[in-house]
Amino acid sequence: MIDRALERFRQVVRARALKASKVREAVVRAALTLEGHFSVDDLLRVLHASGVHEAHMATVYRALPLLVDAGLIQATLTAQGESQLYEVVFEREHHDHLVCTGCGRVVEYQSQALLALEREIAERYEFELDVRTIELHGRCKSCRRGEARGGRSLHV
Amino acid sequence: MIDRALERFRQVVRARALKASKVREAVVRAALTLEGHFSVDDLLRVLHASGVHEAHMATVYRALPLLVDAGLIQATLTAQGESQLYEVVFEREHHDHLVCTGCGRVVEYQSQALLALEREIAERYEFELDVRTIELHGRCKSCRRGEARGGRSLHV
DNA sequence: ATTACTGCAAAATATTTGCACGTTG
DNA sequence: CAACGTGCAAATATTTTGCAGTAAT
Repeated sequence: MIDRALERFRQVVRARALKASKVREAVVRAALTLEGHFSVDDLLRVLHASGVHEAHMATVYRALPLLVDAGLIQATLTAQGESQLYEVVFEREHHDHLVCTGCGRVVEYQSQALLALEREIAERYEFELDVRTIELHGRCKSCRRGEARGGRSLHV
Repeated sequence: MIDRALERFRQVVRARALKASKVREAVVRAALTLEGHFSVDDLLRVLHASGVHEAHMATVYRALPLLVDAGLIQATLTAQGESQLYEVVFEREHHDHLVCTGCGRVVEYQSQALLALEREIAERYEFELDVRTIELHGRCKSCRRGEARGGRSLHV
């Protein structure tokens, strides 16, 4: 799997007349092993843990857009504060997120109907979809119980 | 309209045992006059232009979450870099965004079917929806024309 | 009187950039 | 050898916070 990803990555690198680089491919390898949502910092930790001690923050920041363009990872949960999170999308099932505004819990779900609808909308406006950021925000069941105490009070 | 918004805002303020404040209400008034997407800086400029010269950046940053909780504005286009953008949602039609990854153009669209589907999904996971961030990213027609020249090349 | 609100400046954070050197094609 | 990649540190930019004084309840 990582081999196919690396191959695809190299295609993009070549297509742009860039050069191969060990550190950058180590970033690809490290990213592809990650399971859930990860930050640049998480990725850096994995790199260091796997012996690539040279890997520097700036290098990771510079490499990530390439991984995104190669369709290996995708920025997600962009509405969360702090730092940008990513997740692997290469050869994984597409899913969207439901985020609880109370406890921050993130539920992943899949909906073929939603996917179809998105495509239809994109088509209507003559867009060629490439990233779908569908983030629904709301309060989960357990967070709603404590609501009377004067937390956020108005709902759509 | 602004009166209804202010009334709603005051409800939230009261509900939290906070105090009324002129500057904060000026922020509400200024925000409600804005048409499209705006940043904190935009809002600040409007405030200054309308004579509220005291209004300070920190005050605006502190006020915005209240406007959000009151359902007057909503953070949007969270995947764009730079600074957080907002838009007025109070008594306006709901819409979502289609963002071109090439030129940054943003198209707004409405889809009842999408809305219904979102609600259905939220219900399935027992979430009470409160903000819907549906941001579709792709390349618009005119940006796709220049594609062969080696820009982003892979699509989903 | 008590507690919140404000402006200011400083702090904290995340990401980007310039530069000198190493590596690749 | 020409161009790209890297580490490092410094720079940017945005948002947050502590503080001292002001305003609201």
